[in-house]
Amino acid sequence: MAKEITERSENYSQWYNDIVKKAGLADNSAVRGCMVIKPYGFAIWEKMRDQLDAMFKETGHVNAYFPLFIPKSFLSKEAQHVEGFAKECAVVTHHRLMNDPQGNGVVVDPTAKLEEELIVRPTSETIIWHTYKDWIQSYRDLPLLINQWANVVRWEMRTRPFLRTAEFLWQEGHTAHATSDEAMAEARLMHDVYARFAEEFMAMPVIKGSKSANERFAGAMETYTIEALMQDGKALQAGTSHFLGQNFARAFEVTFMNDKNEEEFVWATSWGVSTRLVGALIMTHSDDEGLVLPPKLAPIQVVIVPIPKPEPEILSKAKEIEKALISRGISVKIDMDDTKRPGFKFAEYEMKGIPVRLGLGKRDLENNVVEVARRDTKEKTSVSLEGIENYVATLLDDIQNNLFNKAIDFRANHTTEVNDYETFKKVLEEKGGFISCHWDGSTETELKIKEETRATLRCIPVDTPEENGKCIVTGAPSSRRVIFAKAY
RNA sequence: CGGGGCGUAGCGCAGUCCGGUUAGCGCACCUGGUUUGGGACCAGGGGGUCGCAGGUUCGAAUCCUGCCGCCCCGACCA
Repeated sequence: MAKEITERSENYSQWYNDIVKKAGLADNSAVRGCMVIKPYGFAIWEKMRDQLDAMFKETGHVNAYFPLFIPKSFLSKEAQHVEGFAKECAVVTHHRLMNDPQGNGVVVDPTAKLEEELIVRPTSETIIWHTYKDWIQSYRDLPLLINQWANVVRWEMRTRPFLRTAEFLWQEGHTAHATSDEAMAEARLMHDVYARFAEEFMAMPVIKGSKSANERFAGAMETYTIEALMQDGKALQAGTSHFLGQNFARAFEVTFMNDKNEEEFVWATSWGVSTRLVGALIMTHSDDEGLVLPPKLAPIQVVIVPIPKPEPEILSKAKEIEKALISRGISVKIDMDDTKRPGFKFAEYEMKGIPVRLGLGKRDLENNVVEVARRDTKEKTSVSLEGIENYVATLLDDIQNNLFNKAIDFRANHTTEVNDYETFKKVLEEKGGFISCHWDGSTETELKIKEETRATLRCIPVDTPEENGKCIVTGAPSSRRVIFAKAY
């Protein structure tokens, strides 16, 4: 599968857009760059959201909600933040409409101009730190571990469904700590949470690493990232966790009294993942037949298709099976539609990526079996109805593991160690994927590579062993390999 | 903002070069019948400001001018 997609990577966008559309995940909207997330696409996001939310709570976080609008002046307070951000933003300038005196519908009421413009949040650090100032006085108020689920707007020039949209849904955690060490530990903890979520639930292997100074979040001292590899050989940044040092605390004057009665600035982190993960999920597992969903995130894990139609006898058996599956915590849909033929339904559920399909007809009833079809391998087997719930439960686990292993293999086959710049360029052009190489640590070299090859420094992996080598460009000494790739 | 492509029924498209019946095809939709274990078939039917505006012409989906919108590749991007 992966091979075929790589071979026609020029049409990769087409393939991706088709799946988004045909699986019923999202539509373009009337507003350029914004998408309508359809019920099925949103159901996948909800599964992700619920799981992540549970993981955040397990690690001691609580949810809150902060305003959509940010006074423009807030964005001027943190110099680096302003430098790296604040450009592609939607700005609210007026607060009232009026009937057009010329009779052309409604127009902006010029008398309703805001004294200070409001920015539709591209991220919420500033308004949250403005609020935290009032919430934090003592070390006893710390740590403050808050997350919010929200929408943000970034006026991107070029958009793609889920991967980059002008408005997107995400969560952003913003925490405050008494010490640098504690904040750093928090940033690393959430980095781990994201990596665990990606691998265990999305079945998507990720490289955990830190960003170079150049790629770091504006205002952060350290940015941790999880980088995934898509089937067309391009990298996707799937989540980030930032150690913000005391930058935002200084900008918003957030201080606390420590246990020695000394005033200090608090230490901060922020971390987020977005609906981009839905795009990552699509691009990691899908094939020519459509979407492939890992069972742990599939809104419907098993669909029962009565063959040829939902007749009473078949239906009552289907309901028995449904009950047995539900008892094992498996989500099931019985297809009650009697206007479509089985073949049509098979194709449709494959397009939608439903992990397991049970085909149930008279022939099966006579033999007390059911036809089990798995989406990942397209294999079909006739299975006894005796203990079917256990069979399916095991199968769902198998599928989850198989998808992860396939993705691991793909990544292994598309990760190349190179030791000179010529090979680097050649591999990038002919094969794509992750390129592991030595780099001298300078922004200058990083930018040179980006300019000449369009590959970016994805991350400096945290788990790789030290290894002495020479920078592929300058020949300067390097103590560990880093990951370059073309990226989304 | 550059480079390329496209705009014709709900969706996907042909027709445009070379102007000429009543603008066509597939899917979907409606009616009837036969079907039903991998996207059914037959018959009948409904649905169109040919992106918008202007021009040329006896006559424009087709030629000319201007505008608008969408898609892809870049620039941009946590």
